This record gives sequence, structure tokens and C-alpha cells, in this order.
Amino acid sequence: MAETTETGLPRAVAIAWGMHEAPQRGPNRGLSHERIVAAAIEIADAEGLAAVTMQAVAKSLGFTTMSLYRYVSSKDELLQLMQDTALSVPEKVRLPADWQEALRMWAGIVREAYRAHPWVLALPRGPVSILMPNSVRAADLGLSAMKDLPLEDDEKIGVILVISQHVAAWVELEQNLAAADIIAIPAEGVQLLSEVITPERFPHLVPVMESGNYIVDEVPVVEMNNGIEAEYDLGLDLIISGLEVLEQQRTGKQT
Amino acid sequence: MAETTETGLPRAVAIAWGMHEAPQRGPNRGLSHERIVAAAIEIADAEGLAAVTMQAVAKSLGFTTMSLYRYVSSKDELLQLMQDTALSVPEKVRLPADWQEALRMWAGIVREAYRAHPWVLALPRGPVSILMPNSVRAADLGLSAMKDLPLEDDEKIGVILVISQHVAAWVELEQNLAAADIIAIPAEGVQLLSEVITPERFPHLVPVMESGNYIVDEVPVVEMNNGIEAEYDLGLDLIISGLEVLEQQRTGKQT
DNA sequence: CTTATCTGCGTATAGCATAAACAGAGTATG
DNA sequence: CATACTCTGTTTATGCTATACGCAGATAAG
Repeated sequence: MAETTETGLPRAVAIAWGMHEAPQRGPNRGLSHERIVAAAIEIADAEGLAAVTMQAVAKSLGFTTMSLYRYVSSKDELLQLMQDTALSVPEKVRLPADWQEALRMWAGIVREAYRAHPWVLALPRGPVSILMPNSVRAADLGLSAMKDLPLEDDEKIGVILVISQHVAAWVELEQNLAAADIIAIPAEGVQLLSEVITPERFPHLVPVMESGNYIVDEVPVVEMNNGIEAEYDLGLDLIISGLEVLEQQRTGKQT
Repeated sequence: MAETTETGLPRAVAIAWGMHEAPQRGPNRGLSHERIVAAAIEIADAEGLAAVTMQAVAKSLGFTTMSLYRYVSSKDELLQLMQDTALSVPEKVRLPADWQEALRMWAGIVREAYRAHPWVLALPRGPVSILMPNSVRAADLGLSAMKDLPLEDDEKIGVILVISQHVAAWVELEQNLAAADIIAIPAEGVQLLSEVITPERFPHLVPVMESGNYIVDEVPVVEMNNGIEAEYDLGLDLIISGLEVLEQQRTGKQT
């Protein structure tokens, strides 16, 4: 489990909220949490998450590896700090009064954050993440978007999760579409595949495959005829439509 | 990028579909792909994904590390094989005629697969994954569930993605809820947090926090008053409601 | 001034994935 | 049948990575 401070908070939480006081004694520090996290994010953005090693971060800052450990207790802690820093949400956002548009705007903000740093998708989300400043900010904003919806608190939180997961999935899909260009299966390989992926065995999927190019993800996706934006919007619209139905059921009010 | 066979297929794909012929010369093999994958899955199920090292898998089979490389070209390839093997979908499933119930059943099947091997959630999903047998089977089944819905092919694929991501998110949440029991922040830490997470800064979230216990995930979630099942169902119902609305718009037919 | 604490560095350790080479087992070919 | 070829499993080695430990020096507290 993550290291904790004397007060029992996970260290990453305390650091992220600025609660971790710099020591008063000893020589002046050559580094800071902010500088270390920023350097790590820069490496991740340029070369991907795998390139973020303690050695690489230290070197980019002109220090040796072990000096980083004066600031973070482990690489995991650094990753947690990177995660929240990367997913920055603006402090002040003016949302539309209409909850539907507000939710769409909120989803867009979360989406842009993920797109700016897609490597974040590969980091685990656990109990510590939710206590971090940008997560808290995003949650508050999402709840603000839904303030006029007749849902229970936990239902609203559930909606926040559904939408943010939807957004994450589509950013991941974008990444995979980009990567898929690199995989070009020659005709011979495609022929072999068609001998096992047959209409008899997969009667619904094979017609879909034949109508488009096969791409990505755990659950297969056809190349989007209307582009990925349309499919992202479709998913979001489904959720919002569902919410409108729910609103109507609970208030008798027609949206 | 993943290794490929002579025919240009990713090796993992060829192996998973049984296209990778065993060599005809040389001494009899002491291992097989199936045995290696099964041993790796057993370790992952018992101790988590981090415990799956080439050394550990080889040892559990009574061989030395490097002999595994006669069968898989890298650890990544082994992980890809594990991923698809773990997410097994039955060959024959009879779905309800009603597309709503069919989609719910499909979601349930995917959910149970994830729950049986939750470490799969930590594995990246990329272009190779979708060509693997169980992914193909899951996609065909999902499309079968929606055969009566008036959607374009790529829209159906989009729905498959939305639902499977929803399912994955909730299995992950379940895991995080289990892990959250381990984080007990003492009163002192909670007090410190409440000094930064204030009603002035986060007017919508703080009341939610005060009405329940704070838990998990990137976007914060309150402890579910009605349990996690209710929230899982809520999310799925939203998507299905949205689909009903879409069906009505396209057919003029009232569901 | 003395003591305590902190900083950054150098050295070391353990774990892990994988390359390369070797000896022997089994098949294909002439 | 003998020879050549291919494959198997093992051993040894390499490089990378995270992190422990100890040292010398810098700075603050008492």
C-alpha cells in the first residue's frame, strides 16, 4: 500500500494538496516535487510511460537517481502525482444552465485532459486517486452539471463514473486507431484468418467485418464510417437520452 | 510491435487460433502453449499480475526460465495469450428474443468473465486483442443481441464498446471497493483533508461526501447506498433507455 | 559552538526479461 | 544406416530497473 504521512494521509495526497511541508533543516533543496513531476510528465508525453524511469527523470533534471527518493518514497508515488497533475481541470468553469449541455461540456473537458496525456489511461486508478485535487475538482464540476437532475447523490456519482469511463474508452480507442495503422496484415494472413473466422461460426460479425475494415480494441470495432466523433457522440447521447427518460419518469416532466 | 508469423499474422493471434503448427523435428516438447498460459493464469489468479514473471511460470511448470522462449517470443506475447484465454465466452449461448434482455445477458456474460480474472483489466487492449478468438466470439454474440435494432454496423460496434467499457469500469470499481477497506484514514488525516476540500471550493461535492463515505476511483464515488449492483444496473439501464429512444426515433415504434 | 537533520552522491543488491551458446534428442534425407 | 538438420532445455551472461545503505558536507536549531 501507499506510504502515509504522520497524519495517516497517503503521502501522494498530502503532497498534491500542498500539505507536505519542506524540511527546515539541512542544506537547501535542489529539487521540488513540482519539478520532478513535471519532468516525468514531459518524458511520458514525449516517449510514453515506459520511458519514465527514476534514472531518466533524475538525469533530465541533472541529478542522480537516488536524490529523487528524498522527495518521493517510490516510483508508484511519483506515478500517482503525475496522474493527478496531468489530468488538470480548470479552476473556474462556467457550465451551461441546461444539464444536458453541461454534461456534454463536462465530458469534453475530461476528454481533452485525457487526450493531452493519453498515457494516463495506462495507470491504475485506485482508492488514493479520488482524493487528489484534480479528481476532486472534476467530480465537483460533474455534480454541478447535474444539479438540476432528480437523482440521488450516489446515482449522480454513478453517472459521473459512466461518463468518464465512456470518455476514457474513446480516447483509448483513438490511440488504438493510431496504432492500428502500424499493423498491416498481408493478404496471406487475412486469408488464414478468414478460414477460422467464418460465417458459420460468427454469423453476425463476419458481415460487419466484410462491410468495413477491422481495427481495434478488446471488443472489435469496425472502422467508423462517420469518424470516431460520431461514435463518441452516439455513446454520450445514449447516456443522456437515458437520463432524460429517467428525469421524465421521476418528475412526469417532458424534456 | 508484436512478433509476426511468416504469414504476417501477429504470433499471438496465430497461436490463439491454433494456426501455429508444432515443429516436426527435434526432441519431443515438454511444454505447450496451453500449459504455459494456464500456469500463468493460475499465478495471476492467485497472486495478481505482478507475480507473473517468466521465472515464476517456468518454475511452476518444472522448467527453467529460458525454455518458455521456445514457445512464446516475449512476455508480452504471453500476456496477450493470457488475456484472451481468461476472457472466455461460451461457444453456444441462447439469447432472449428481446434485444434489451439480450444485451443485459450479454453484459452479464462479459462481466462474469472479467470478475473471474480481474487482473485482465490491467492489461492493455490494442490492435491485436480484437483478432483473438474470445474477443471475436464476444463481438459476434453482442451483435447477435442487437440484430433487431435499427442501427448501422458501426453504431452497433460502438454500442458493444460502450457496454463492455461500462462493465469493465464496474468490475474495476468492485476491486477498488475491496481495496478501499485497506485504506483507513485516521481522524487527523480526515481533518486535514476537510481543510482543503471545503464547501466554498467544492460546493457540490462536499455535501455528497458528507452524506456518505468517500471511496474510490479517479472520479470520486460515494459508497453506494443501494449497493454496487444498483449502480451497475443504473448505468446499463441508461444506455438501454437511450437505445430505446433511438429505436423509436428511427422506426416511429414505441417500445 | 555543538548537535541534529537534511541533501545529493556513490556503491551495492535483488529482481526481471532476454540474448547467446552448448549438448543432446529426434526427424528428414540420401 | 549414416549424416545433416532442426529443435529442446539448460546454463551463463548481460543490461535495465527500483531501491537500500552509508558517507561527506550543508544548513538550522538549541
